[in-house]
Amino acid sequence: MNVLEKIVTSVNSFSKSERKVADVILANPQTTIHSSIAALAKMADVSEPTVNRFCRRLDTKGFPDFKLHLAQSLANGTPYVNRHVEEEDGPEAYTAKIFESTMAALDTARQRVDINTVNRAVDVLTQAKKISFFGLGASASVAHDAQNKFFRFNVPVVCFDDIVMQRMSAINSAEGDVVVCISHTGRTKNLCDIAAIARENDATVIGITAYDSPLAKECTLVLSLDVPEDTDMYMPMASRVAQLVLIDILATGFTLRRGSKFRENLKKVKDSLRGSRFDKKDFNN
Amino acid sequence: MNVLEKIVTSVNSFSKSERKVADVILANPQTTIHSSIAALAKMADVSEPTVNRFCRRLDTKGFPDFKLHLAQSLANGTPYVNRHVEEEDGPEAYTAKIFESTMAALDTARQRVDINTVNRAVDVLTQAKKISFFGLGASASVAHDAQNKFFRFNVPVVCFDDIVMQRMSAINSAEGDVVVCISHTGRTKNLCDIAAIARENDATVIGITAYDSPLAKECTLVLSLDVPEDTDMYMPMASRVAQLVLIDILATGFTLRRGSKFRENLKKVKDSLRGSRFDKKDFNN
DNA sequence: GAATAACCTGTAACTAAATTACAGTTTGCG
DNA sequence: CGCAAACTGTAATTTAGTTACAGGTTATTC
Repeated sequence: MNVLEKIVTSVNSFSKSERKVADVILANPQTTIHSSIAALAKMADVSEPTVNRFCRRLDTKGFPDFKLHLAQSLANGTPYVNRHVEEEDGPEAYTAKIFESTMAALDTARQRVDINTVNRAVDVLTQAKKISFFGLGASASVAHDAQNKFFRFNVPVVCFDDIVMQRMSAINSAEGDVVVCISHTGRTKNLCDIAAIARENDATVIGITAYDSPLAKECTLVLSLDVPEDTDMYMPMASRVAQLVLIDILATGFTLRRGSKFRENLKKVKDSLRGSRFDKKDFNN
Repeated sequence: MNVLEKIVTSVNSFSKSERKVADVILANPQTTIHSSIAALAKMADVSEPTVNRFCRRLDTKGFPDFKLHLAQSLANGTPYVNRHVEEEDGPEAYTAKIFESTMAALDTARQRVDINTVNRAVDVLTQAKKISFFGLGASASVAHDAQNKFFRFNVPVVCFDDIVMQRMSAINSAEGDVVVCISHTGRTKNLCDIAAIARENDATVIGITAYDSPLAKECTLVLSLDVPEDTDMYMPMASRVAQLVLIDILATGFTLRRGSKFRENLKKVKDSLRGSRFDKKDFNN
């Protein structure tokens, strides 16, 4: 784990002054690596030894060593970590935090996603007679988005966010059909039922859901993301973005598998929108 | 250019002793970053000032600064950049590329979003009598998602992805109502009409769209993201993710503005889902 | 509710590390 | 061969970081 993440995960074990130090570092990581211990202490309004103790708590040998680690964290791709939004955050702070934690979530998703399963899912999708996307609540909009993408491929696609329709659709499914069930928790009862019904009717069920969940158990193939969700806000945020990116990946895999001629089709679909749009150049009139 | 590369390219301009230092560093870069100038000088069999001079020759402020740069070079990180998917990419490659370019897009969005406008949008939203989210095509699912979020706030929210319904809804809008129009290009004619109609009926219109677009001209407030879109695939990808994150930000700003009591409500909404879900622990039975 | 213990935090002394100044040495060129 | 320029090391100096200790705070127990 990199130092920045470590700071974030262990904020709770910090003392008052140590937290001040943590805040300053998280706010200006780039400045920190070019500051002396005295400068940093002043910024955080604590004494120098406190900064030193802070460094040791993070399993570094001292301040210089800490800076080294910090420098590596910053160099190592993103300085983005999952920072929670606080009560007293202003617009600037919460905007930055949400962007950053979303990016951090994507980063972990990227590391955890199983490429083999992605590849198999693409296999299955390219050979599907019909593709159905099902999601409920927040995942409904992901399903909706997936439909929008796969629809362009000129494949029969359906998408329902209504349990009754989903159920009917699942019952009507047959061999060669692919059902994609989307649920962050994987514990939505109705969706588990749908997955089970689809399987009974010989459809291939792909789950975009938590690995070790009831829904996962009902699926032929499980695409798990396991991103940390910010629970403070009681709203699904990062998970949903990660799901969307996964949809993008599946769609991309799909088009690549179909070859370059196929991509001409996509261009046609896009061009077909032109009539409904203002021209790019002279919309000012 | 990173320091390691710099050392390699400029070996020729080094003096005899400096080259000794370069050799030692290139041979054990990891050791170097954890050594003192004295240790390194001994390893290279030169004096300490020589090492120091070596560091300065590489445009660093001194030995400690040099170690920082070296540490960053060593951190095996690929910064996130917008890498296009290629024809011959395997699953591993395109998965990584899509994750990375999405993250890169979020990073630019983060830098370009105007905090003041965000804040004003939050202002407007918190005071809204009714909030409407309108989007077409790919942006429809973003609107859908926004509805899912704002619905939890116990505010009247509607969301339509149907032009006729949007039109009717816009005509019925009144002062105090807020209409959020979502469109990446901002050139979808129908949506521009909707925005105009809503404005004529005294609603406040927030546009999540390109800055200098026809739609933007019809809006009271424009939230622009300007992310680079991967046009190769002929599908909206990054733009949509950025829009979603922006929705997250607005929703977060909304809840923060409403205070902590309000957040209890959100918890209630979330808890209300419990009945429809399998228990977290014992779903195995 | 008071006493004690554990723990945080800062001041000041100390140590280590890096830098500068300077002087000796080498190298290159006329 | 001699002079100048550049390189390198020694020693002094400065700077930065660490340790030791003491005062103060908070938690805990009787």
